[in-house]
Amino acid sequence: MSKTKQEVVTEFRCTEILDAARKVFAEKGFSETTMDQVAECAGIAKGTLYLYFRSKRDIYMAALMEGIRSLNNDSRRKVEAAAGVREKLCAFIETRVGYFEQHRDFFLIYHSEVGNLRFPQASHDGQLSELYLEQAQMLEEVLKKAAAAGEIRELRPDSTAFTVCDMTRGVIVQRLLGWSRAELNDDIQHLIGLIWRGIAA
Amino acid sequence: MSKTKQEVVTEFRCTEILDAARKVFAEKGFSETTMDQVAECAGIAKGTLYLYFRSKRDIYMAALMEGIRSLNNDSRRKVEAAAGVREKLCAFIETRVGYFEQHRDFFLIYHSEVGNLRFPQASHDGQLSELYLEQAQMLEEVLKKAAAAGEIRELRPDSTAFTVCDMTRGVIVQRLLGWSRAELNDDIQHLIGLIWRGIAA
DNA sequence: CAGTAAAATGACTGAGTAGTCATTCCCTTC
DNA sequence: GAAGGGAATGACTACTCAGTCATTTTACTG
Repeated sequence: MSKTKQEVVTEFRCTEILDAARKVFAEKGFSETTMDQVAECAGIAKGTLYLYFRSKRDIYMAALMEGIRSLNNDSRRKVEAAAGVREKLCAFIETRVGYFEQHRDFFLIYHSEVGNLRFPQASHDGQLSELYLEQAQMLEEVLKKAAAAGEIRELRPDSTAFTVCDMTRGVIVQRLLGWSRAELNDDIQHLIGLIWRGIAA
Repeated sequence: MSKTKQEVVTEFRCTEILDAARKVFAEKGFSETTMDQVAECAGIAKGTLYLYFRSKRDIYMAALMEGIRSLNNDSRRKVEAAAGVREKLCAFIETRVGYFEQHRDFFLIYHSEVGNLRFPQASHDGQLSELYLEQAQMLEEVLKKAAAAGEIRELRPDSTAFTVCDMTRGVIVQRLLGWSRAELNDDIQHLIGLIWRGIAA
């Protein structure tokens, strides 16, 4: 059963809108962005936005969550494919840093929203926290097993997992703000070195 | 030359306003907060706000920057007072985590603004980045000297300093969002353990 | 206890914008 | 190529809210 023309067009428009949304929201932030700007960037009229999305916040959240899901999927796949703990940790960090670098617009929205996790403004809010937790829990599992197997030392896997996520995000911020002039790979290796010594047995 | 009554009253009003501002901005975020709410929370009329501050953003930035300055001063004092590298690192982390815990309203504003460092909306903007960098640079100096003295291993002190700041912030976020049920001190010690092994010689 | 000046007030204004909907456009089908 | 229907449009509406300022209140002084 292939897609109807309807569905194809709808999907195309949605993608178009979300891409435009990420671009303008990344530039100005949620409240400083107007729907007219989103529409203009997407090359359609404002009214059309409301044929595909309920509200401004709806678009914003959709752009954000789609990105996170895609990121989490990438991470999970790469982590599962890697062999040992250290390799899994590397895969996790490399995938995420890489993804953020490739999708800077998405990263800016993501990062700004992490700063606002305490201001739940939409019904989507639960889902957002959930997605945010999902990433950390994946890593937490890895750490738990590795600790049980004596491959790393015993520490609180939940807290450690969050910390790794924070550090990863921090690296991108340093790069985006021009605070790091190093090669991407150097930044990644530096970070991994730091973490690995921190958790190694 | 003691202060005139004028100055005392002005200072009192400003403090009152900034305290109220931190409370409401922390709750709702910058754009969802109205000047009427700030005024009500401060127990004064909206017009009065404009006798002491130029604009909404002005109040927000003042509340934020005053907090950061105070935090940076505390940190610097404690770090200078500590003896060895490890002690200085502990002092840095403990002071900051403690300060954030004591001033949650401030922390929420601070944290949300770190997420928006890329959306410069006010003329204050340069000053904000500067204050943000100041904290990291203080730690960077400590790390540089320690590395030169062979007390810790050689690594990029700038990047490491930022990372430590990120991790510290992350601990508070975990606590505020209810993702950590541990005692404050346990969280701090866990973090220090992680970092110290990461950087120790 | 007037008289005056400074401080505080809150009703008002003007700008900006999320979301609507009557109209137009375009594509399909017969 | 006419008719019908769904998609797109953008002028318009209804509302919010930062910032102002004429008026009132308070504090001080002689």
